[in-house]
Amino acid sequence: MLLSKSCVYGLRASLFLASREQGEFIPIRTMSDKLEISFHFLTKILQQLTAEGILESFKGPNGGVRLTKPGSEVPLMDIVLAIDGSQLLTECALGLPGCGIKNPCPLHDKWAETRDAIREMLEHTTLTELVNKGKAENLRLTTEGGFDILFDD
Amino acid sequence: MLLSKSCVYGLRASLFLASREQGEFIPIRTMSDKLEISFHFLTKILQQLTAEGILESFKGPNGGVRLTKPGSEVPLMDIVLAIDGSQLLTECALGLPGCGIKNPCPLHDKWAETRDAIREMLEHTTLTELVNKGKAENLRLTTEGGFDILFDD
DNA sequence: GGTTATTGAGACTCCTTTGTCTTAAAATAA
DNA sequence: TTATTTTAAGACAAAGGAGTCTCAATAACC
Repeated sequence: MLLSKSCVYGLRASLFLASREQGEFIPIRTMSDKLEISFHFLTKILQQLTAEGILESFKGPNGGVRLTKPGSEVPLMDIVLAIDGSQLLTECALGLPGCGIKNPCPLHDKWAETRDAIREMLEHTTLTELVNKGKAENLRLTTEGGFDILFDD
Repeated sequence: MLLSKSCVYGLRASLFLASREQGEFIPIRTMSDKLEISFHFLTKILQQLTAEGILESFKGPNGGVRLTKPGSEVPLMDIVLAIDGSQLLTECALGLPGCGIKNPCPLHDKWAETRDAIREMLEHTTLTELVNKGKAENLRLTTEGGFDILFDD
């Protein structure tokens, strides 16, 4: 698996937040319901994003979480790094410690190229970009139903 | 993690086999020693490769395992598919079931491109290609030491 | 102040991956 | 036939990821 489940849930939740009014705090319960993710599990994941400064939270009635920056300034990479760390982008494909230009494995060069493609994609894709695409084409963020169901009440 | 540990070990062992005389059976114990992999664990992994027809095995004295085909005809993809399955190349980056052209998620198009780069790399890189590179530049397949230590007795 | 809605923190369970160990089966050689 | 060397198979243990649950802390509203 490329990304951990925590990371995937974190991405889906971040996209959800980016699809809303920016200043608005959204309760985690709302997100866990709409996105079909376990509430407690999602809470733990979003706590990581809050700790990393990607989200900010507010307790009590009308509380919830929100992005600290506009979604257009948040590349997917930020969320991936916050949850899964840099492993994916630094690790040797053959699992050898310290594999790099100085001391490479036979697969290093080819893998470095591929890895850069992944990095580029994650760095150059922003939350807002995906939200706009999702809204325009009514794409899904859940098992069933399009983007529009995220806005039902 | 892109590839499971089992898969990485399977790749290293397959490269080791491809670096030897093709008809020769190599004891798993020899490989586990040289590659610094647990013998019993490696045995289980190579059993999978044997079951998939990538290796063939022979019991008893002078027994061991060997590639069924020349390493030049074995792309890395064969080993990855045998051990990790096709998950990596088919799964949705946002974890949605059945994500595809018909029913995509917002990330589908971009991820499909990146995924194709991984696929290309795995399909077009053969064991022999990496072995030749490893031998020519004395690259490593273990934590320490170059390709040459695989041929010490 | 008391009640309610919310996040925060941590203990706990469950499942998968990773790794170890034991025994059986097969092949060879003496 | 018996001992030795090897893979095959499966039980078992350890570690980490995934998911659940409970209780505390904070903020709003009555």
